[in-house]
Amino acid sequence: MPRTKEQYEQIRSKTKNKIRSAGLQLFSHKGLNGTSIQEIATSAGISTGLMYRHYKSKEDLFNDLVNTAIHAGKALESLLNSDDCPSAILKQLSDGLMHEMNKSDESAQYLVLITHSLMLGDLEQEMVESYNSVLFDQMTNLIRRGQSRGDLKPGDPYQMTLLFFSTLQGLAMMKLSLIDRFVCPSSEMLTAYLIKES
Amino acid sequence: MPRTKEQYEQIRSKTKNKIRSAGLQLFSHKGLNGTSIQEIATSAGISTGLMYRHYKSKEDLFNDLVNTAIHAGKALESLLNSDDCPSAILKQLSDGLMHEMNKSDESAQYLVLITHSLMLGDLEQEMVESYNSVLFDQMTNLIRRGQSRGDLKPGDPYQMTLLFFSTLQGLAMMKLSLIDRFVCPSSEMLTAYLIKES
Amino acid sequence: MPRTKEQYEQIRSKTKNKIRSAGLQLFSHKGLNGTSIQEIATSAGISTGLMYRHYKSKEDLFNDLVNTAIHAGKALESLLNSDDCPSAILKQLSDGLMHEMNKSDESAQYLVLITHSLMLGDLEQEMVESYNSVLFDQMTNLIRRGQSRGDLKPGDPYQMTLLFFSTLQGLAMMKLSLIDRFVCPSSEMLTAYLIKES
Amino acid sequence: MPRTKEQYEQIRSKTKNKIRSAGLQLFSHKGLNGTSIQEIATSAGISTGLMYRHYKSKEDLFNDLVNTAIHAGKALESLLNSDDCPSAILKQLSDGLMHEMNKSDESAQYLVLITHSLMLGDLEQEMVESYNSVLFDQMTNLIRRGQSRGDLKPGDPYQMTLLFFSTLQGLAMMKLSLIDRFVCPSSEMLTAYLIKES
DNA sequence: TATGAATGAGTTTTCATTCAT
DNA sequence: CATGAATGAAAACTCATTCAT
Repeated sequence: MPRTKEQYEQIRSKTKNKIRSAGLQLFSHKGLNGTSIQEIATSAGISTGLMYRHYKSKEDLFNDLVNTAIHAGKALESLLNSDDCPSAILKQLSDGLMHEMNKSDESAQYLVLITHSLMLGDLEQEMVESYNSVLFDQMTNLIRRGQSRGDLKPGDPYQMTLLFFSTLQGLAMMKLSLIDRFVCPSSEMLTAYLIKES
Repeated sequence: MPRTKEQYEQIRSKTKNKIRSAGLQLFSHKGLNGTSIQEIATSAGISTGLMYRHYKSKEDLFNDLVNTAIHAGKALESLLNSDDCPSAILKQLSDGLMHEMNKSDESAQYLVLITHSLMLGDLEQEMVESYNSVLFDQMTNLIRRGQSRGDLKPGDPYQMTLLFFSTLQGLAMMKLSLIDRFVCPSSEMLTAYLIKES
Repeated sequence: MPRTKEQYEQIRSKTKNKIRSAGLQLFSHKGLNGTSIQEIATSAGISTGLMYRHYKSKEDLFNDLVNTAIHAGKALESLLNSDDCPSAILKQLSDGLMHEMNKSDESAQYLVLITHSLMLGDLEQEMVESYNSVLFDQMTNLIRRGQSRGDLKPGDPYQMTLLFFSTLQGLAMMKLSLIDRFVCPSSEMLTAYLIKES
Repeated sequence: MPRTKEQYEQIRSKTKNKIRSAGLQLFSHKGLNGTSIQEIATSAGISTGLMYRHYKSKEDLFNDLVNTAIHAGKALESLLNSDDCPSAILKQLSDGLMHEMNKSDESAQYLVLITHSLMLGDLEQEMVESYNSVLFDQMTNLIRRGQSRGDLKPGDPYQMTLLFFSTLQGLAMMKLSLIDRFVCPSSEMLTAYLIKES
């Protein structure tokens, strides 16, 4: 009695998730080159051969994960582009991010993955463009808008954007390396240089 | 007629510096595993064999560089432990760090190297201890002192310490990956959540 | 559909035997350092990479073979420790050994392997202890017992033991280096200094 | 004030002896491939470069030492070819050899060197011919002569020759590997299968 | 779908040899 | 004569990928 299409699909999907999970965990800590297919397969509880039925290469898996990270980042766009008061948006943003960060390692792992990808420099330059140009521009614009409204503190908006994302990346790495010695800062600390105190 | 001991020492030292320089540059960008000995040797303008007359393995070079980074970090200790007013110390610290960061890539590279080492997790756990326990403790104590003097803003001192070092690491990585699109934040932004505005 | 555990086990075992065979042959002639992994792999009809799925290093294979040799040597213990008449035991022993020696190269190769290992000196000192202390002691005791029974010729028993094993090692090497110009001595010659003529 | 020719000659000779000594010691234990030029130089207390002013390659040194060993072996020829009574010659031979063996490690080292050379198989086949054909033949003839005189025990003369040289090689190796746990057998034991007891 | 044996190209590492001083 | 830095080719070892089952 052969399985139905759906059953196969479900098995595939389950396996793929295990691979992605293992890959995310390992890549975020040890990078693309520091992680072997064998490690990923073992960690995912499958054979190396099976890996190649889901991804045509190690880099393919890596890129898939980086893309997921990028897409998650893009989810922030709608928030950044909303017409609400900038300080409220930023508050909501940092609240949300710190909440994510507290919840599980996953968000931090994705963030660190982006870092790895950026530092490698060569491959997938499109993502860098997406990530930077789009997200950075939107954030910079938001800050500029907030400043002209008198909502936000003065200072170079691009500098502020850079500081914000740098801090985020830095926190993600700290979380992964310090493990349980890590504590998330309050979102107020995170935005102290941005939002005026009331 | 052989050269004198001093001449040999000088030759060795010159070569070693070229290796360290190339290693720092490459490791900080591509990590331990992403960098090949061949790349380092080529970048240093020497043969691969010569590498091994200075370091017994690739990891040995990596660890040497990480140790240098740690020791540089320890140079901050005297500043953190001075009896001056905490807010002044922190101001001086962030001024100094941002100045370093602006001057050249080297500081950022060393910082990122530490990150790589921390993320790898396994080797050289002593450094983690040095780096964390000592530096973090001193910073935390400084903040605590500043708060009780009414000098600094309220908030969990350990959280603040973590945020500070996270930001630093994050900025270093951004600097290396964004290259000339990177701009350093002002030291006021860096310490906005710490130092009371006057 | 993957193979069964047993099928895999059989494949592994077959390959391992080919490696061991090639290793024994080459190591016994050219020593640990004189033999390259490439040679072993070629001689075994496999790729170099496959070697490392069975042994984690060249030395690992070498030690495995030496251990086999040692264990084979230990098989003599029961004979040496039997309560039979010492002269009969020694006769049986040298008959057996010369027969082994005549049959194939393998015994000689294992013996020479032990020599190589002993001469290297450093690694696997336990074997030396096993091999020497245990086997030598038992042989010495046997000779002592035979002498007090008036069964064997007089002379320092330890000296006799050493001579016996030295001769064995020497014959093994001669067999391997002279190839078909080698002829085994009769077991009477081998024990002439031990067993009284009747 | 430049040195005289003789002084230079003396220095050269002294250095060469140190090299030969170190080489003999190391090669006999670890073989040609197991010994590095660096080790030899260090052990001889000189630089690697100086090695090459005396020998054009590592093999050159090895062969030089093997040749010395061969020539020393040839010194036995006159003894083997003398017209004396074969049993007396053999007695004198084994007495002499055991005395050499007791005196220092050098003889044993040269003997083991020959073994290494023989086992390598390829290079310097001439020596094998010299060593075997000549020495073995002479020994075999001597034994044959002794047997026909009724001087020596019966048995295949070639077998006896082989046993004699095998034992010698084996003892040399034992001496080098057992170090101070080694004791030389009496020359009577060594020739028990050859010489009739009186 | 799933397995792990097998490959081979690439990486790390070693070391005999050269050479400027 | 003497040194040890430097090279480069060869050896040891790793690992992404393929493939028969």
